[in-house]
Amino acid sequence: MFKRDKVDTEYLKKLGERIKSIRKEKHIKQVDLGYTCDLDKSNMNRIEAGNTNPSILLLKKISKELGVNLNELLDF
Amino acid sequence: MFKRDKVDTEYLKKLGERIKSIRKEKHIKQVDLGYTCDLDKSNMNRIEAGNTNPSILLLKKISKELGVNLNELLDF
DNA sequence: ACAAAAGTTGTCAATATTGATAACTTTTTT
DNA sequence: AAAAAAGTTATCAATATTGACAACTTTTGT
Repeated sequence: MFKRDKVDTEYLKKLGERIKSIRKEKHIKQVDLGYTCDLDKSNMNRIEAGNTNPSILLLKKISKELGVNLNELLDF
Repeated sequence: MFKRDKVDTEYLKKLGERIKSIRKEKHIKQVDLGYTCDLDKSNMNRIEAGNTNPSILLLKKISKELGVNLNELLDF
């Protein structure tokens, strides 16, 4: 994998933390959020860990399942 | 390529149109926006045409180069 | 402390995006 | 109308994400 720069790496990390935090607030299990987003649990975990650079459609689906606006997930 | 459903297809199309519209407002050439985003012009075109599902980091870069907030690009 | 549940990490194949180049079409300029 | 510039589309290789599965670790509940 191409080495991402620090700014991007930290952005993905924060994004993942945001997803995880909202998911926990709503008492949803990681595996279940993955399931409703057609995402394997290993990949769901990778996204929350900030180890992958998800597509906009996937993030849109995640925000929908979490019941928040996309910008709540992204704008920080 | 996996066939995307109608909602997603139209979302990507609108996203592309938004990018293109803002780019034109700022009198930036497609090839130049691609260049500043480290994106080949063919791919820049694909994104504006809605033929691809771009990553969040790429969209972040595009919004930065266009001088708009990410949510201006995404939230509609 | 033990068991069960949830989360994390690793690997390999499948799929999609992106890089790079080239040819073609549309728009703009002279 | 012709030339130049900008945009579009096609193709193939390279790279990254995601699917699927398995093993391991941490957290939770009893």
